[in-house]
Amino acid sequence: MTDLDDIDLKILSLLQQDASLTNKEIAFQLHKSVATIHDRTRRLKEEGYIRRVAAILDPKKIGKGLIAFSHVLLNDHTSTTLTTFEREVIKFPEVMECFQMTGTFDFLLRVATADMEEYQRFYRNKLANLPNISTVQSFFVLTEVKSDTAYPL
Amino acid sequence: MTDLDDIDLKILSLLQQDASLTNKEIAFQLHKSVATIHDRTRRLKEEGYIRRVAAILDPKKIGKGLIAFSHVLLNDHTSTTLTTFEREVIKFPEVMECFQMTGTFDFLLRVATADMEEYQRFYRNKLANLPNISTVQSFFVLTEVKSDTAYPL
DNA sequence: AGTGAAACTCCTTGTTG
DNA sequence: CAACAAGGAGTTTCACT
Repeated sequence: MTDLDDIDLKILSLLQQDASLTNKEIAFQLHKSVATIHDRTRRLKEEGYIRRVAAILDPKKIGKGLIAFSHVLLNDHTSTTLTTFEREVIKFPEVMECFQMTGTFDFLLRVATADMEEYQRFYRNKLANLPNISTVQSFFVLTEVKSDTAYPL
Repeated sequence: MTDLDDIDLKILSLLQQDASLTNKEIAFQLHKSVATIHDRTRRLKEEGYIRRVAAILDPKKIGKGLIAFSHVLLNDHTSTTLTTFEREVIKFPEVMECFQMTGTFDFLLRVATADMEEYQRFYRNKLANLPNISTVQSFFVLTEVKSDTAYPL
């Protein structure tokens, strides 16, 4: 599965935490040359280990202080119903993440809005209008205890 | 709340999608000078709009193919119980995110593991051993329909 | 705030061992 | 994989508007 050695993992680990590190700084920390770090990071991007580099914003500061996790259940599970839902739901900019799930509901959505009023508008005018929605159960974030994008390595 | 003008929002929007864009490229797109973009991005970081810049990895390629969302309910909700849980749960590297929630459970966890066996180990040896855990309900990701870190702007 | 220019650093490539 | 060199590119600062 993974043909990553210890150096690769350490590079990924550092870049997950802070992708603005220069090759020079990484080379210094790992006791390797800049050329080595350069070669390896290029390979890690080319081979898809690194999907992208993103600026992570503070939701409250940019006026998206209400994060909701919504459980969506569909009426049926035909291929058409599922793909139609998926194709439409990813178009909503409020939906940051959408996962098909095992268990008692079909999809889990992470929805970012300014406040409850905006969430209600999203729910009534967008989400609930999609075809074949059976139920939507929404849970809201009170406080962020831990918020990381880094996988354990 | 936000004293961000149109240029700031466009810069944030671009950097959310791809933080490896150079100031030159952003300057060209927004018809501004490189120095202007440089000043504004520095300010956006200093003032906390940009929390950090992160490499987003492919979970499957790095051997963390099983993502679970776990609903945790505690026995009581005294200040001590809550803070003890929070202080301990953030120490687990498998827990990428932890939110205190409104509604029928107390915390929502995003847990990244290699497979069901590793999740079971995490659950039995780590999560379930924390004090005052009442119930844990786990939901597993079948497929990633949308996976973004960008907020709507 | 925004700009152009200068100085500096880093990236990138190639060569060599 | 490391060391080195060299040109191009990007960043950073500053005086001026």
